[in-house]
Amino acid sequence: MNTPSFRNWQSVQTEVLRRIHAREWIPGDLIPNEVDLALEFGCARTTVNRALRAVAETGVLDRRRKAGTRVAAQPVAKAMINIAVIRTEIEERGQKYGYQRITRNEVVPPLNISGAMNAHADRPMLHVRALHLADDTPYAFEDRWIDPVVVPDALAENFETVSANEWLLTHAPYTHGEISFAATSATIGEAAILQCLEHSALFTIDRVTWDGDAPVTKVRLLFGPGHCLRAVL
Amino acid sequence: MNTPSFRNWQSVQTEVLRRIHAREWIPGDLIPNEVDLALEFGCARTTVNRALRAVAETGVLDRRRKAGTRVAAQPVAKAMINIAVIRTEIEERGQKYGYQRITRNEVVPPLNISGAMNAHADRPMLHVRALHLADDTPYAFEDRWIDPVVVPDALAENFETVSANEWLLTHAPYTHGEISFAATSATIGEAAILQCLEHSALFTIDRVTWDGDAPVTKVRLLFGPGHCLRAVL
DNA sequence: CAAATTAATATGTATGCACATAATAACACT
DNA sequence: AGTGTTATTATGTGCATACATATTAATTTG
Repeated sequence: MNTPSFRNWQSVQTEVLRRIHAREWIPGDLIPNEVDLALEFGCARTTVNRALRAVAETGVLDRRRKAGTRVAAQPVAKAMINIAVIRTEIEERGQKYGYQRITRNEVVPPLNISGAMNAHADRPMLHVRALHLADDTPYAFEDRWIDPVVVPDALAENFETVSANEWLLTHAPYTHGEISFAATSATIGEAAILQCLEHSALFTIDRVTWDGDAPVTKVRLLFGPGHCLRAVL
Repeated sequence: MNTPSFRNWQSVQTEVLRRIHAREWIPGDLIPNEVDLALEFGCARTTVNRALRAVAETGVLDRRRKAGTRVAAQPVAKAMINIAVIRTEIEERGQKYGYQRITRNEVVPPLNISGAMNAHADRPMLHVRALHLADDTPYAFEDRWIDPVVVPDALAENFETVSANEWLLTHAPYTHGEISFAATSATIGEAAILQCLEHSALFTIDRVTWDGDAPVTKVRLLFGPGHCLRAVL
């Protein structure tokens, strides 16, 4: 029996995945420790560590100090979703991007908005509504609130030609945020904007970002019927 | 001017993020190379490399050999979505999990199903439909196709007490898969199952997995109205 | 001057070693 | 038995060094 050598972390990774896939290591099993694997694979422990870390990041392995590494019993599928600027998203499909600002005003947001942003309930915010088009058909409706205290430059922008979606990326840094996906039924107003039937099922993205404690922006994106978000496993 | 020391990769990472956030490094900018940064930070290049790699994985930095590392001009937000077993998902919310198998039969799937799976169009498959409940209310409707050639053991399962969602995880390994999220309008049949109104907007997950070339399973999960999938940025 | 070759450079990774850290197991003590 | 302390152990990480690799820049060649 010849021991093939696994000299780089990628090959160690594929071998580890092969063993799990081939049921040589059963879900729930404790696998050999890094030192032993390094010995077996004929490489340094660092290399094994790199490989195992990579596999653990996908959820297939569970690692805990001292406890060791085990094959995840119920592997949680982890899908990486890339949310690009809408213009880029459309252009990458080879479609023509279009943009129309609908409204822009400064008002005190409803409580559900200020609440979601952890913002003062009585402070006026910039409210921008706009439509993104792909090949001249409605693609996504953007309903956005911007905190003018955190992003004062936004007050000087009318968002008529450049979308808030894009402008904010280069003008309003954030430290963290939340994103949620849901399905909502089109109101009559939304249906008119997106040129679809009332009560159409719309794919919806809600996103709030903060800069430290300060709320930067909250956006709801309503995508036209049929829209779908893909990822690989 | 005292140079604070960054002795571990996490602190280097936060410092890098701080500089980007503070606009010391502008989007599009080429940042100093690893050797220089290591010198400046008073650590090894390996440490800087680890930190920059981590930041690049989030999409905030773009790295290319020889070309160097630059701040992403239009950072693509990357959200990691964890898709767990539905039972786990419900139990983690502190709700009671319930399960009901609706139908199970072996039929030749419609063309859109076999097509999505890259499977032979005339081969019969196992078709299982089931309902997942949270606190006795409908939570998700699972409509699944399983290739019995790839997963022969599935033929011996009736899926009356254990869901295919869960059974497959421990019985059918896969090498890769695709997942897509969308919003669909409830058909009258789906509405009856999920106890919601017809044409309700349902959050939908479509998922296909393969084992090498062989299609393992395709599932469509329809979640009840109001369901939402969250992630952090 | 264009094409092909070669050099230069920044990131990518492997290695041996050392020590840090978290979690468990073993043990001593009351 | 119950509790607190002390090894023990597997992963986590840092470092110096060396070499690999991709890509660009410089240079030679036809």
